[in-house]
Amino acid sequence: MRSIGKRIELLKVVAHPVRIKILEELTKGVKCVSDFEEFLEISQPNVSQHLSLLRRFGVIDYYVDGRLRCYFLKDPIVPDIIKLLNRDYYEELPAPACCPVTKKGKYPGQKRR
Amino acid sequence: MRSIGKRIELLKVVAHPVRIKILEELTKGVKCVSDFEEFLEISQPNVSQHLSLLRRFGVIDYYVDGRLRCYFLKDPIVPDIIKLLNRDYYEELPAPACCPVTKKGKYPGQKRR
DNA sequence: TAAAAATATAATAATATTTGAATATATTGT
DNA sequence: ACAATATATTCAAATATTATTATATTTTTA
Repeated sequence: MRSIGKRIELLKVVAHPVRIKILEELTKGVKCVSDFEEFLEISQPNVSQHLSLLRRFGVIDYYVDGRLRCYFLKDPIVPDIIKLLNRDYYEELPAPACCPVTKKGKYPGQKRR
Repeated sequence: MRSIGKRIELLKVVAHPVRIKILEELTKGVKCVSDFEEFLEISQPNVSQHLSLLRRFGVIDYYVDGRLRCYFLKDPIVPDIIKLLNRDYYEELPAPACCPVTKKGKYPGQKRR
């Protein structure tokens, strides 16, 4: 069971536009590096770097097939993060329950200008 | 409705140990800056900096009570992110379904050494 | 066995994030 | 009006992240 610190690190590693695209693609199935090169519009070394970062954090793993590397998802939190990212939220959170809530002050005072 | 880019930015802003602590605290109720100072072990200006970053991204907001600022959660994705972070995962994802899945290669080959 | 293909690694440069220190602002109480 | 309190802002230094370029490694194929 991962520490809270590790979980936050993981979240940070995942929170990058290219890496999210990679992971979304991997939720659909196995992909090799050149598959990614096609639809991400970045250089091959950059793809490799993102993949290797994700691997270093245990997010993904791969099988070797000749000169190909077939990457796949490993960390079970990933599909949940992706679902969360695609969920739509229409309303702000409701204002907190009223009056002296903080230790020193009372809520609500004036709305910030 | 937020673009996917904005959602990822949001995730990145949230993925920081101090800011997660702030947000976890705010899920329990309204807090003012000096409340945070007590249990985060960082300087007052640094608390303010994190709060102001979170505010800039619309994650939190505040009411003014005299010289206090009573902060509260605003973005509805936050409680879901926190739940996700605290969820326990015991198993790795199952290996993907077998054989020719990538465009060019076959999966699985040899497991990486 | 040499060339080509697929991918990785290393070094660097550009940029962004984080913190700390000093200072500023606003509000209350005297 | 002045001092004290609560908080914010600004600037700079330290550090981390990202992308680019060049090069290396591994495997297959000719």
